[in-house]
Amino acid sequence: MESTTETETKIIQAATEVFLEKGKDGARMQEIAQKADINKALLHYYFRSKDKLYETVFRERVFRFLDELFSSVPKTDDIETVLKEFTENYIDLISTHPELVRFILWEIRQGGQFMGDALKDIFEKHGFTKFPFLDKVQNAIQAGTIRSLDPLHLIISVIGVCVYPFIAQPLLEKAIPGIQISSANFLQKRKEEVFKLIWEGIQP
Amino acid sequence: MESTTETETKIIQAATEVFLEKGKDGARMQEIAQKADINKALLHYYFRSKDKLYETVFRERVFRFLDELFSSVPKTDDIETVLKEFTENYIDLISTHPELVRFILWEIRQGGQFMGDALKDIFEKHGFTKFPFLDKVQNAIQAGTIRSLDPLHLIISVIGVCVYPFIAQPLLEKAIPGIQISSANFLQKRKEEVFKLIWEGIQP
DNA sequence: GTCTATACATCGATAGAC
DNA sequence: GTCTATCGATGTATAGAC
Repeated sequence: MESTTETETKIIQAATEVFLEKGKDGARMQEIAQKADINKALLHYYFRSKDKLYETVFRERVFRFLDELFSSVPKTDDIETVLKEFTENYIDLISTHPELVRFILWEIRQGGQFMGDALKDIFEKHGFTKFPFLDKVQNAIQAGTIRSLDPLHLIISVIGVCVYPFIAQPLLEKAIPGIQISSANFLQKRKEEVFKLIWEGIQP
Repeated sequence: MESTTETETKIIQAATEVFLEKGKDGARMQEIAQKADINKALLHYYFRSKDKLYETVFRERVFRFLDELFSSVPKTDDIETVLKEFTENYIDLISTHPELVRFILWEIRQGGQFMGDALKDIFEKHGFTKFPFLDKVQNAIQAGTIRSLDPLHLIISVIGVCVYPFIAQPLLEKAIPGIQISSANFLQKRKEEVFKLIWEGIQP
């Protein structure tokens, strides 16, 4: 339980902003210092290096995100409810943190070491041994509630249709005039269309 | 029709490698020069600056990719064939250039100026005024071949389920032991599962 | 066109006063 | 803890000989 000083908080806040906007390589310690209203030397006093600072920011931010994400997996076993609520919660969650999605992608691109660690931590915290969905899908198949399919591919697809619009947001908004990924209109419609597509797609 | 010298080709090749691996900010002119077996000065002789070199590499590489992508939209009007062939072609295309997908994401993150331009060029070259899919989906709905739905959301979903596994590849392979996104096994299975999910999901 | 040598800026990081 | 000043490394870019 280490107490976090006020300066430390200011630094983390500023660093988060800059890293999210510019990425690890593009970020400058000078800019972070300015934004935190201190000088560069203090950055190295609190965090030993740029790498350490980045790691701290990433872990803190992404852990909170993943924690929220995995908390949004419904507890019920009714597969229809599970899918409906998860897609809705997931889209809501991502639409609140669109920059974070692209931040994570950035890290993944560079090898994703920290991301792997964060995932492992979250799995442990929630006591998962595998993707929390898998069991419920498998059960539903055996019960005949949904058709026979590969649960892993279904999960990948579900995540994909939810997250892709935000990944490609700047692109979609350029390619498709009039579209506004973050608008309440689009999000509401997206939730409906996504669930309908998935649900109809897995009927027996 | 400017002719490209051998040295220029070597530079572009080396620069492509480095930019794809390290990103624009992470890339070093020194490394590019070494890989091209020349010295840094020549880089600035042929391309005025790092920015220009990056832009050249990006346009050339991404344009070819998009060109291939849009060429893979089937000509037929039979919506089942269109969807089946597009998903298969698209997954094949991406699996051949997984680094490129993440390269594009990188660019998108930073604003996606070049990406917008590339898209515009491709649209013009192919004479598109909008996403080539839209008409075919709309026609199929009116003909009653598929159920009523929002064509735009369907297209986003189709692209999403195809491309997401490659975007999240390093992550998925960490979170799901034993999975190999690039393996022939996974790709074959993915094509089948994706098409089945989509097709069943849009039946009347 | 291609090289060496170097200018010039900026980066991350540290030393040392307070 | 916080500052100023500065180091050493490295980056992009250019000058000038060949």
